Amino acid sequence: MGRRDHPTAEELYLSLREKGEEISLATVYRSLRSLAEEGRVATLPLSPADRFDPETHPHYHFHCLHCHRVFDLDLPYKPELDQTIEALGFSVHHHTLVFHGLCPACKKEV
Amino acid sequence: MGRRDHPTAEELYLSLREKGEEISLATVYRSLRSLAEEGRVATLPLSPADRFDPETHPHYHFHCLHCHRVFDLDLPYKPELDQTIEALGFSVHHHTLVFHGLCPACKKEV
DNA sequence: TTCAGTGCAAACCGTTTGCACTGGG
DNA sequence: CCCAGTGCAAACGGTTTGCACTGAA
Repeated sequence: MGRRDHPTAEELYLSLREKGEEISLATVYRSLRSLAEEGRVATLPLSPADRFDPETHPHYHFHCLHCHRVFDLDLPYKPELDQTIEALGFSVHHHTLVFHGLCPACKKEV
Repeated sequence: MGRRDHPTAEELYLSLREKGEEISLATVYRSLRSLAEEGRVATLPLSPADRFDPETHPHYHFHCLHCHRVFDLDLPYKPELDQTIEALGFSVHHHTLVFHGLCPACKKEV
């Protein structure tokens, strides 16, 4: 819950094991799924593996095409977008805005 | 290329076979991948399966949580968002905005 | 005694790939 | 004759699940 780096299920599993936590990968997946169902973590469906975020207040992300890290963006959430879509006849639950490109570190590298 | 319904690779494969096209699923995947690399189709990385869109001009999508259909949205693309993120030090390739909820048909049903 | 939670391994599913083949140039 | 494109089946990687077990209530 303290992590701000949007780990995948496997990354979470490995870091728990490194800490001496005796947990199986299946339990990590099951726990993440129930936490997501309870709304206590957010799931970011990214390729190749989903990433998890304990910050459930809506916010936007940057996904680096090179290192595959995910960054939280300091860009205000825009609820008015949902209203625009509702006006078209849809019932909007939420929206996801993901920017794809190179993060500052990878940008320098290339 | 004529389709506006964002089929998955498998949906595409099945409809081609129904038309009498003798093609394998592997070839569908390989063709979609090279078309995507050439920029002739766009890939929408959605769960559980990627969807493909011959419309490559940037635009936004609605993903129905109930019937899983994907709709093109008549909402103007906002390139200025990329500039906001570039100002934070990122190099933005593109961004994806997907609304999740119930489409007009499923909204009535429930 | 019960049963929610767990570990393990197998299954699952979308996708990719190795390999042999083939047919057009 | 060559090789880009194909079919087939196996492999792959992320995720889920069946089943037996366990330990707290």
